[in-house]
Amino acid sequence: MEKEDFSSVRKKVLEDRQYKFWEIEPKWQEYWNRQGLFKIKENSPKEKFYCLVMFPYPSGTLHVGHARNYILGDVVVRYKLMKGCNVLTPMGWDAFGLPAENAAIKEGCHPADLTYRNIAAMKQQLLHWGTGYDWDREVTACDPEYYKWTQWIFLKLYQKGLAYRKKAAVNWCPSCSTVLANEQVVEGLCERCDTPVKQKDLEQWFFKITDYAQRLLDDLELLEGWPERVKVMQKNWIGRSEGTRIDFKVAGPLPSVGAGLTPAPTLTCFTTRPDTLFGVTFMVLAPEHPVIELLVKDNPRREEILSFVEKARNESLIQRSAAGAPKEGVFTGFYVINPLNDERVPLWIANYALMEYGTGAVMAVPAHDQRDFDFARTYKLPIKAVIQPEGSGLRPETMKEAFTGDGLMANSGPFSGLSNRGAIPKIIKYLEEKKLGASAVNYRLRDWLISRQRYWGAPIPIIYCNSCGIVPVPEKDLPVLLPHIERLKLPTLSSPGVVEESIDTASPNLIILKGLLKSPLSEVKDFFLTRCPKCQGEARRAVETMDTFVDSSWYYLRYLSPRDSSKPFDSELVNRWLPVDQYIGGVEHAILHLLYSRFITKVLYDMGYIKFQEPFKNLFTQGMIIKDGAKMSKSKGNVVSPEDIIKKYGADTLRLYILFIGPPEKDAEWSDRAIVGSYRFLNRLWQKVTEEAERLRNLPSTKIEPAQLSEEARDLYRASHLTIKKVSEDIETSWHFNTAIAAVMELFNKVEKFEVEDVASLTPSLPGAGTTQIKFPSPGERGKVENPPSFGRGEGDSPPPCSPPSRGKEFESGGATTLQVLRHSLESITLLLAPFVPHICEELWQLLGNNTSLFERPWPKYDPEAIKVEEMELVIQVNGKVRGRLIVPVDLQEEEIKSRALEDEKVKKFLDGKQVVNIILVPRKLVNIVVR
RNA sequence: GGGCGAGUGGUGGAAUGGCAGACACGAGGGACUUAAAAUCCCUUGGGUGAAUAGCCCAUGUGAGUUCGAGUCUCACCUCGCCCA
Repeated sequence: MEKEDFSSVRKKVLEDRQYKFWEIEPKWQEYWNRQGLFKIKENSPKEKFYCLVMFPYPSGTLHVGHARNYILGDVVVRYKLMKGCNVLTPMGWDAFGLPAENAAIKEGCHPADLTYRNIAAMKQQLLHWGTGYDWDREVTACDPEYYKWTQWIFLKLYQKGLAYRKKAAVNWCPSCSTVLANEQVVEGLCERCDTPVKQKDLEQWFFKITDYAQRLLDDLELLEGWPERVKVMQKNWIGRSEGTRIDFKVAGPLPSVGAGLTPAPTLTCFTTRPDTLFGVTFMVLAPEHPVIELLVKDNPRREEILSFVEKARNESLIQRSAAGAPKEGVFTGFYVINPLNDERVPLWIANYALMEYGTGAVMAVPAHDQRDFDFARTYKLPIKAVIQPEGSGLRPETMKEAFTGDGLMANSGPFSGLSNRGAIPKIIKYLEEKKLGASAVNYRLRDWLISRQRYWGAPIPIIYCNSCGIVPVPEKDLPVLLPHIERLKLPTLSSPGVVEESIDTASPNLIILKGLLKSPLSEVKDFFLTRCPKCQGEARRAVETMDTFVDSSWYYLRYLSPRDSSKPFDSELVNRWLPVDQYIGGVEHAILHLLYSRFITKVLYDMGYIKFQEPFKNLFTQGMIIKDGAKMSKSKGNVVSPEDIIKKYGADTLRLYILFIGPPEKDAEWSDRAIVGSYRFLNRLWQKVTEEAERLRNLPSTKIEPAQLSEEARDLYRASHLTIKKVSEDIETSWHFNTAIAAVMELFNKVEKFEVEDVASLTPSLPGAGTTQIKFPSPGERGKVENPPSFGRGEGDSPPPCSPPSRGKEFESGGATTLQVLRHSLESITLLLAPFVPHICEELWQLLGNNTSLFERPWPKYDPEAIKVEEMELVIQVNGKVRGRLIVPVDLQEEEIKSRALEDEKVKKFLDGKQVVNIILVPRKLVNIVVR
């Protein structure tokens, strides 16, 4: 043969063995789809498993950080399928929200266009990753068929008195030009855009989540399948503290506008330290406190007070509450009476008092509270020590900081001399008897502010009628549709504060956002002008939309009956399938989304719609993927696109690398370079299986007897079973897929070293072996193997019933047994990797002669017999340092092991001239000889 | 300031209180190639050795418990998150 001819034939053979992921992956994705692999089986006796990944916000494209979330979910889904579960795996879109609206304004298009475009693109991404969902159940939060029921939820809460409107000091983000829930303000900044949040008094809609504070706290105990830190975060957020409510009367009547006097108001404080009540030397009010309005009437200091209030309220909350921040305040000119000793103390307004916590009025005890102390020093207010630490006397004039520890009470009237802890119940009892206060529980949790002054959300289904007041939209009139508009536009930047013409008359569907306190919907007359459902009189609709967290607080219920136009969810189905068996998402939702969902679930439970009180039984929060030291984001420009990786290496490589990168609950640093390792591994596996497939496919399936195997074969067979054990345990107990994959790699490294060519020498006890040889198939034969397999609906049980023993006679020998071990290893590897890299595994599974989908196969079990060993290696230590090794039969007596250890040549020299004081034997591990 | 988590080779990371560094990336050397890529083989924590013989040192720092500590306890340092 000419040299040139040879190399071209060789090249062709190699080419045909190529790992063609670009052909394999779409083929299997289509196959799973056609087979309905990810559809639930109705009336199946199989155990149900609801696996839910947090539905994405359609921001445009998903990066590898998102991919981690969905791939983790997919691993669970596929593993559970192989474990024989009836798996529900839905997907949808958290499609309402500010970013889409802002992007639409920027691009001059409609948020819906943008959103649906993004959804289409992201859906393609998910399909390419091979992540399996039942797409028939897809829900989209901005679809009227969905938000109709979000509005229904609102109405139910309204019915129960859990949705209400009030005027309140609320968080206002000037950049997003909307109000924000407390949960969306992070360190005084808007969660979305990091703009400092300001306080505004506005009429807003709230959900009364505080009514559920105690239950949300108590039921955390039930959530055994949640990460501890998420529960701690929720606990902190709810922030229960036990203390005392104490009433302070403002001294003297207040001047009133016009004739007469207004009776002096009472100010209620909440404190966790009633034992310090005798140390109160002044009181401070939060700048937002409603009583201030009353106090400034006819007040000579009015100007000074109001300008301070204005200034303080424009400070960010983080600034105001930071421990070391400057404490500022203004005297109101009024005094309050300490109910315990009738002392008159001055009433101040201070920046560090927050309306957010307690009652917004703080009894200030500078001697025993650091912030009160700082304030007192700044304004030269008196300090009175009433708790004395053991052994030393506090003197206010020399104190450098507040004393917050325990001690004995002093200057405290009848309570002096008692321990402060012991005095607390006595003081509470005294206050209760005099009706001046009571023990009380305070929660940090505030009611959930749900109205948003933006367009792209579900309109609040409420009508304001001049004669009937607030009227809920009747259920039959749902959904309240968002009015159609062409596009949104911001006011020109040159005149940010100026209110523009409300409607561009030339184009009535163009909405101009004023950047002020009005919703875009207040510009659309067709929308808000309506009739009152009660009296048919003229009325106006609420022009706010709902926080998108309302949309996502119930979507897991909708997945069970996504197309049902008669009700939001099917109670019977929901009760059968929920709670969610496994919820997977980012830890950034530890508070917001998860708390709201728990709240809504409890409300629906109370109303009898569902029979479970917690929506998510098990929660897994995956770590972020970090690139260049930062979380991936468009703005940082460090986004890694999964598409680029798939183009180059395929989806299975992407999946394998993401799973291999580290334990999934921890953050992981992305490396563009390291990914080739995953690709190389899949390639090697592919090469090995295609190389061996021909002679493995038609092997008869007889049970492998470890005792009859050659040593090498037995080692490999044992390693396979140990790997099955290890991978199963890693998946079941810890989700440490990285170590599971490493274990499979180790096994495969062994398989590659395992030689079967010279069969006879491996199985000397069995004559007649040795006829097996590696046969390289011609390209033509190879083609047959790679043809798409026919997918018979076999029972999925081993062995494949229809494998014709065409060459069977040759294999009924020791060689065949050895080959069976090889096949067992390769099949095990294929099955164990299936949840991680499903496409290549399906293909390899077919190449190995199977004709049903892998996912109809049961997850492999290890054979305890196969992993048994006759000999083991023990480490010999002297004083804890490894000095030698010992190979002994597993059942060797303790005494014999010890004496053999002492006999060991290497060990002996460390015992020379020393006295053996103890020998510790750890079964199957080591012997430690302690010498002196 | 409080609570929780983390700190291990050049890198990502492994190690029910029992051989520290599995598995992988990178690097170095070699094979194949006209050459490169790809692939394959070998080496790879540091020190000292001719040595893949030994020995010594090494899991943020310092103590402690233990026959034995990356792992448990205490203190400290650094980073991350949550709450102030």
